[in-house]
Amino acid sequence: MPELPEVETVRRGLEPVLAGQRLARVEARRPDLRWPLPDGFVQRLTGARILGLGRRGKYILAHLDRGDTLIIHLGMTGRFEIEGAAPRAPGAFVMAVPANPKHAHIVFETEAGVRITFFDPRRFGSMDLAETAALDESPRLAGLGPEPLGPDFNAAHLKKAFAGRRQSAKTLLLDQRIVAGLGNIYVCEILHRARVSPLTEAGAIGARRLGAIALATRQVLEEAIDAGGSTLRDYASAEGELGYFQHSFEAYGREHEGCRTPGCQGVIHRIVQGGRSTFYCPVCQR
DNA sequence: CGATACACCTGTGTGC
DNA sequence: TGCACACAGGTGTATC
Repeated sequence: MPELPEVETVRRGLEPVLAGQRLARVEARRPDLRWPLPDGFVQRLTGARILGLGRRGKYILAHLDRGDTLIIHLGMTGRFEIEGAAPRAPGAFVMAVPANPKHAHIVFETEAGVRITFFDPRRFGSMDLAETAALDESPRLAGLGPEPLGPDFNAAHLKKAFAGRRQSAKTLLLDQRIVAGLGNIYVCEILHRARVSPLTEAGAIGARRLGAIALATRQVLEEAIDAGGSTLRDYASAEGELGYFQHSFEAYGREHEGCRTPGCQGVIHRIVQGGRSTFYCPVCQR
């Protein structure tokens, strides 16, 4: 589920309750997430102070004072619940859907008495530890493409990354080695905004349309992050969950509905690419 | 490399 | 109501 905007929203929600805090207690109730927890996971975290929270692609990074960084991936269904934060503290949320306690896999408790629980029914999420000094070389992060909202992501990068590639634009934008953080929903949205067909052979896309894709990527992600940010404000409360927020899409999930591109009379179609649903308008996306 | 299939795991919605 | 099935926002591996 969570793509870059959701991950960034979760990061921002966790930051006020975790940054600067010491972890008084860490409990690994289930070690078998996407990958097994690293050796000494609980020991390496217990007593450590979290210096701050970062993000790389869809990974949340918690930098610790002992030289480790905790690397968190939410998978498809990962979410955090915060309990015991000060009322109305930013980052504390109303529970939208009660989390099933049997999926509470990892529990952190800060010195301040706040409990942060990681729930993940499908267990596609993961937690790992790496040395902060060599973070970029860690197995999880090595090979990730540039941040889509960073300075290295632009038409020139796409031109280089797409050159000679015969796979579809949809497939390559989903490839985290080309750009880090996009998932199925936002790739659909980006290509719709850029008016580029998801079926287009990537290597055949000209500079002008690569520019449109790069621009649409920034716009769509920033708007979604803003929407997540407003969710953070709207749902500030004493207890809550982090992981999902409501957002409206132009293409994703709108099969058979009218295209909303101004002046376009098309209808959104659903096709399958690489085993995953693609939503697009065959009229305005060429 | 490219394209595809499949694997991991659980929940939810739909149609019969 | 029960049951089978399709499908879900991710990503790593194997195979040809």
